[in-house]
Amino acid sequence: MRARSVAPLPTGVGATDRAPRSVARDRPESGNWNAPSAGIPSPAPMTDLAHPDRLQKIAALRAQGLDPYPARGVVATPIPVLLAGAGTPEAPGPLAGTRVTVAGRIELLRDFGKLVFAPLLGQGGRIQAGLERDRLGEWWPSRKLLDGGDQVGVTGVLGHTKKGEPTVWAESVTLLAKAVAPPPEKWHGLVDKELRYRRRYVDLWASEGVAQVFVKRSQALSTIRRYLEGEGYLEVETPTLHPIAGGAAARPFITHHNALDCDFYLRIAPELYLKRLVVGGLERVFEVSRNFRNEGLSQRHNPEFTMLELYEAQADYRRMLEIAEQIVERCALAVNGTTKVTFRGAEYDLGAPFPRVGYTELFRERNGFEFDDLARVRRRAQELELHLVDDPWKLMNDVFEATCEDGLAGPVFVVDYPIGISPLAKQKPGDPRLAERFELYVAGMELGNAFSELNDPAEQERRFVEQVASKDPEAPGEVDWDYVQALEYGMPPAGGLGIGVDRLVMVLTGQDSIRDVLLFPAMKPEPRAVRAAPKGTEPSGKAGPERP
RNA sequence: GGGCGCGUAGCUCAGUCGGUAGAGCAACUGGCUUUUAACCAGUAGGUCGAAGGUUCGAUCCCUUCCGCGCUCACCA
Repeated sequence: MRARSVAPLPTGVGATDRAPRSVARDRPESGNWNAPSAGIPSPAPMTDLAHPDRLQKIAALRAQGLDPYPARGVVATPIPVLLAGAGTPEAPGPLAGTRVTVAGRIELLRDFGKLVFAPLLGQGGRIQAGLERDRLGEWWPSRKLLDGGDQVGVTGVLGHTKKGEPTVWAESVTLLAKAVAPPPEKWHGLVDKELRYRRRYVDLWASEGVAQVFVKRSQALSTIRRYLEGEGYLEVETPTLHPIAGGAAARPFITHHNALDCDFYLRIAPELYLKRLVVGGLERVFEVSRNFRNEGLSQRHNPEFTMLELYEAQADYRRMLEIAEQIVERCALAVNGTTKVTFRGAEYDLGAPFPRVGYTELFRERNGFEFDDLARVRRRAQELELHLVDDPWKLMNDVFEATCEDGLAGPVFVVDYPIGISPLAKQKPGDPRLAERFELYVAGMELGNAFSELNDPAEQERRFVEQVASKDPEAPGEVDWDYVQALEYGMPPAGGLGIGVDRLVMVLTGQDSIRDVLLFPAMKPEPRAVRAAPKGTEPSGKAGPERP
C-alpha cells in the first residue's frame, strides 16, 4: 500500500460516532485497535485451515466493535531501513530513539507475561517488536487476541534489547488482518514439497530463501530487458493463441474459440510471429513469452515455461553468440554480483566468452564416426539401447544427446548443427550438411538455441512440407503458408536467439528443479475445495464437501 | 505411461509383529519484563489419503483409486 494521507471520513457516510478514532492511522493513539468498518460480517471461512480459536478471536473483536480486516493499512518504514537506522547499542543509528511505525506479519509470539516479543516479517526483512505492559496501558489485555501470522502495524520507539537486537518498543499496535489459518511449524517451516508449491503464499515467507529466488528471477528479467533495449531492441507481444502450432517440434495444447468456432493451439514458440515482425521492418525485436507444451513434467520441464526470443536484422548466429554470452554474464553479475555460480554441486563460471565446440567434431570424438554416417548412427543407437525413431536425423541427434550432452558442463556453445534437425535455420556456406546454428549448454542442460534465420521462402516451404509429411507426431500438422508468404515479401538476413528463462534462473539461483523457480508450478488440482459447514449445521451429513 | 517410495494432529515426525494412536512445535489455560526453536505446569486437538477385500476385529495385511516425490521413458 502506498503511503498517503486519508481525509477523515465525513460524519454519516459510512462513519460511526467513533469515526475520529477510525481515521487515526497516521497518528495512532496509544492502545488503539481498529474502529469498526461498516459492520458487514465476513462470510464463514471456507476451508479446514481456519482455526476455531482464531475465529473466536474475530468474534471477540467484532463484539468490541473492532474490525479484524480494516480498510486502511499503516504508513510504515521499510524494515531494511529500520534495521539500518537502528544501528547497534554501541553505535546507534539515526533512527534509534525515534518513533517509527513498522508493518508486517507476526512470525511468532514469545510471551514473558508482562513482555511479549514478536518478530515481524515484512518484505526485505524481519524486525522484532517488543510489547510491554507498562507502555501499552489499556490496550495490553488485547494482546491475547493476537496470533502468529496476523498482519499488524506497530508504532513505537526504535531501540535495542539487552542483547543488542533492534526492537520497536510498541506504544500502539494495530491489527491489519487477522490470520485464521495457523502458520507452519516454526522451526521446520513448510517442508512438504507439494504443500510448498500449492501454498506458495505461505512458502514465500515461511521458507528461508524462497522469496529471494523470485527476487533474483525478476532482477534477471529486468537485466535482460535493460540490455536488449540498450542494444536498440523493441519488446513486443505476439499471440498466445495460434491457428498452427509452429516454430518448434512439440505437442501443443488445443483450445476452442466459441465465437469464431475454431480451434487454437496454445503457443509452443513465438518464433514465426517474431520473424514476421522482422519482415515488417521491426529490425530488432524480443519477446519474453510464455510457451505451452503438452508433454511430460520433469526437473527441467513444466507444461508452461518462459522463453526469451530475440531477432536482429542484418545479424547472423555469430552475433547471437555474443548476445547470449552478454545476457548470461550480465544476469549473473546483476543477480549474484559474481559470474561464479554453484549448481547441482558443481561450480561454473558464467563470465564471457564461452568456449565453442563444433557439433561435428564433438560427435566424431564421442562416437568415432561422422554424424551423417546414418548406417553407423543406427547401429550406435542400438548399442545405446535408444528408441529407434524412424527419422534418421532425429535418431542421429538422439545419439548426440546420449553421448555428448552429459559432458557439456559448460557454459559452452555447440556450433554448426546438422541441417536435418534445423528446419528454420540457414545452411552454412561451404558445407551443405550443416546449418548456422548453435546451442548453449550449462551443466549438461540446454539453455539457449540460435541460428541464422532461413529467409528463402521456397526452401522454407520445402522444409515445412517435408516436416508435415514426416511421421513425427510432434511435427506441425500443416504448413504455415502465411509464414511462407511473409518470407515471400522478403526478410532481411537475421539472427535469432532463444533462451530458456526458467533454466537460466535455475542456474543463476542454484535451484535443482524448474519448479523451484516457478511461483506456481503446474500441479493437479487439489481435490479438497471447500470445507464442511460449521459443525452441527450439516443437514444430514450429506451436504459436506465432496472428498473423493 | 513404467519402476521405486511416501501419505498418521494445523506443522515436523514416531508407532502399532492386526486389538481404532503418541512426541515436539503451533493452539487454549495458568506462571514469568530482555527472548532468539525462550522456559515451566496443565488442557484440547486425529473417520491414521479414499474405497473395497481378508479377519471376530484393519491405521497396520491384500486390491484398486487419488495425490506427491525420485527415477526411466517422453521432452529439437
